[in-house]
Amino acid sequence: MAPIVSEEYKEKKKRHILDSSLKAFGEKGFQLATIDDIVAESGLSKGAIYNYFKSKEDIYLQLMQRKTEENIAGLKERFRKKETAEEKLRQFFKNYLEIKLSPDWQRMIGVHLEFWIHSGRDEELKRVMTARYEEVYRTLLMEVLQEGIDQLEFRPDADPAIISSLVWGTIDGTCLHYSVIGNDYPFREQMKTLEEMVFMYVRKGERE
Amino acid sequence: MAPIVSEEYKEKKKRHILDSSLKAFGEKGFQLATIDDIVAESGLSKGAIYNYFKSKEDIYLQLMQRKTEENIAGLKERFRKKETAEEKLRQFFKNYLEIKLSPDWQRMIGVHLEFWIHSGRDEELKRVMTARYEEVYRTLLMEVLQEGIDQLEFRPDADPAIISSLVWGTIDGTCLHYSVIGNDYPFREQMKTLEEMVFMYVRKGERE
Amino acid sequence: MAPIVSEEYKEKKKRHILDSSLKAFGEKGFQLATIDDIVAESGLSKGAIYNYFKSKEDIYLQLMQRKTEENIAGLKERFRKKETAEEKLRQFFKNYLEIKLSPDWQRMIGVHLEFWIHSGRDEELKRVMTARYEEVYRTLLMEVLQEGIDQLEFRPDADPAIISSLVWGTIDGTCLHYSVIGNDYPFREQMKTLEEMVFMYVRKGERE
Amino acid sequence: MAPIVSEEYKEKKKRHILDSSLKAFGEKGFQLATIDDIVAESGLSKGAIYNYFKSKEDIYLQLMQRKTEENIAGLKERFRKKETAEEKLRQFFKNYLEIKLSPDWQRMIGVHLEFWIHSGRDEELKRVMTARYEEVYRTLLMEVLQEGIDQLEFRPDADPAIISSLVWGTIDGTCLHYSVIGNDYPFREQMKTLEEMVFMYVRKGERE
DNA sequence: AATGAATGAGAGTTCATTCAT
DNA sequence: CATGAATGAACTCTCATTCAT
Repeated sequence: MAPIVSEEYKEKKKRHILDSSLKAFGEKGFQLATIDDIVAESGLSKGAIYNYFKSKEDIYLQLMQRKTEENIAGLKERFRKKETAEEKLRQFFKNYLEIKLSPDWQRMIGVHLEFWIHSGRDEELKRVMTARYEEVYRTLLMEVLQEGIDQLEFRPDADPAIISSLVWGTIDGTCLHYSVIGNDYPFREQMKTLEEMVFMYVRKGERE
Repeated sequence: MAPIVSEEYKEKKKRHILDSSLKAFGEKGFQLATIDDIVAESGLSKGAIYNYFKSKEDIYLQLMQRKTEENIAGLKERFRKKETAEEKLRQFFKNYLEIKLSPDWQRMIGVHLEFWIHSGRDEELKRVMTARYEEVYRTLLMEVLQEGIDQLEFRPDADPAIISSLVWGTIDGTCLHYSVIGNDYPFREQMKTLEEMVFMYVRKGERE
Repeated sequence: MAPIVSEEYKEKKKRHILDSSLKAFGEKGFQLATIDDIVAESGLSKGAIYNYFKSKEDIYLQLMQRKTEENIAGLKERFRKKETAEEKLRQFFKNYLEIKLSPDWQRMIGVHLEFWIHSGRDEELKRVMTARYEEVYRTLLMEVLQEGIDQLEFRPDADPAIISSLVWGTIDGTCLHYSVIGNDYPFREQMKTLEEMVFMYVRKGERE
Repeated sequence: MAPIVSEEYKEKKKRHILDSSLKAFGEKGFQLATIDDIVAESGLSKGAIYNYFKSKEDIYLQLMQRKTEENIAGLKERFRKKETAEEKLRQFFKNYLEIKLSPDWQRMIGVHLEFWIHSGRDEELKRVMTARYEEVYRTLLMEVLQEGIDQLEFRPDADPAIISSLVWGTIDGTCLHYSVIGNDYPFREQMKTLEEMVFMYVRKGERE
């Protein structure tokens, strides 16, 4: 017998639940947001939600996973079109300059960072998150930096591992501050300055 | 009528409860840590804790306040002894290089950052935290940078506001990553690199 | 989407909880009766009770409101059928003579009076209760007395306001004593005597 | 060795604690008033209070007992000076007319009535209270009424038992309403009317 | 006698999850 | 598949009472 509802239908529902959950989590944080908040936000019933996810934690996990995947896919997509390491690195910072700094985004950042801290307290989750960070995020930037060094665009004694780690740290820290302070925070100026600093650092300390 | 226990006794008790709470919060996070966890950690009774603090939230607030104050006092103390802006800035980074990267410190960082995010969701708290960040943390660094510019140690077109904000962002982001990843994370190397980058940036882009 | 249970079902549940609560409150008083007592009495779970009422106080309030409404409706219904003021007044006292003096009723009276005192300590509640007393209870009796005066059944210099207030006071006081003393208390004889006294008083002091 | 503090001292302290407790109970009711409220009201320490009373319930009991005894003593004292039954009965009502209707008195009434209801729920207490009511309060009035009948002041077929019970009921009910409603309640007019009614009833229904 | 910090049983309430309909 | 009433463990907080000082 054919399934009563199509896979697309189910996928759409899941996505809807995840979107609603993100709003709820953004408003109050994961712990304080209740299933009833998600019910209210989504317009679905409690039972419906539990048909698609096995627990509140499961929603959280899947939500974070998807956002991370979208994020990574976006980054990779943008890198693909560029030729040189410099172009790629410029594109990297450009992404952050182009982010629409809406309250929604601000809240989403809060959820992300909260999840990141949360995962530090759960061995299993920590392993997954650390691995992903190492394999995907840091590697992505490292490869660009290494490419720059190999192509003699960047100075040979720069350490791609540390620089990429530092850049990711700065980005997360900047997002963290923005997520608390909001529009009074000089998010873009800071990203611009970070870009300058990094380029100055990798290009033998030459002025831009 | 003279009090039966001294103020020092009460202060010691409060500190003991706060220390125990920090452990409990570090282990599970603020929401998941229960009063019973604090009871177990501290060896006191539930009632005793409520004799000193009016709620779990109150413990959290006072804990964060104290840690922040200690932090600020420590920073200021260290700056006081130094003469030039460069020396002060070097001292600033040195502090972070000298931190003992224990599991305890790692957990404390988690609690701190969690609180920072938490405060972004509460208007009142957000105001307090943002004000403190602006007035204390950022100003501290800005003044050193401005001093360096005025003394012609640093280049005149550097923006102290943005640089200090960026540095704090980087530090918080680095701490965030460390708090999740732990000892595999190149915390010190990164701090060293940050120092290099910043000096290179403020000193007309000269190589170190 | 149609609700899974009917409104009647929910109404029945609410009534069941209120009935169980009345028993629990009657047994120990509002403060001393616990939610667990209501749980035990009702056979429901704690959560179920909180699905229908938002707090213990809410149960108390709704319970008292309903009982009052039933009470008033009953009084009005009985008055409606009678023609003369004397008949109405006789009917009024008859009601109290016909009450089944069960332990249940005795307990209910205790809860009622406790609530009445309770409301004197809460400004908001006091306003509501005083208003209801004035507008409903006292007015009901006053109108009958005024009617009797207008129809020359009762002496013209009787003060309906004071008499009705006095009668209600006597009834509540008698109920109060009965609720404590129980079956040894001459509830009916007293009501009979009150009736005699009142009629003697309003009918120019003639003997019955 | 002589006791360190005199009996008078201890008696004074006890009285002070009872007075403070009455205020606390009047404000919030017995259950809701805490030992800390009594501490705050009395200016004594917790330990001091427990030196004089063995529990909160004990304070309540002794408080009510004293107030009752004062009450009875006052009534008897006033009766003693009067000659005829009519004079005594007039004096009885006069007492209530002369009460100073202060907020304090209003609150005290609340405590008294609350205690009365409370005692209905405790077999031991109920026995004591019922006995006292029968032996003292009701008997006091009954004796006056019987005296009036014997002296041919009142009609011979009046039932002293029922009348006295009814009068006490009316007084308690009137006090109950006053304790909730306060100064808008026609306490004195009602007492006056009660007096009229009773005299009319016992004097063969003659108009005053 | 007096103090008030300490105790801990027990209160009201919440909410993730289940399951009969 | 959808519904939302029902569940009950677990939470935070209170407060009468004790007892070392």
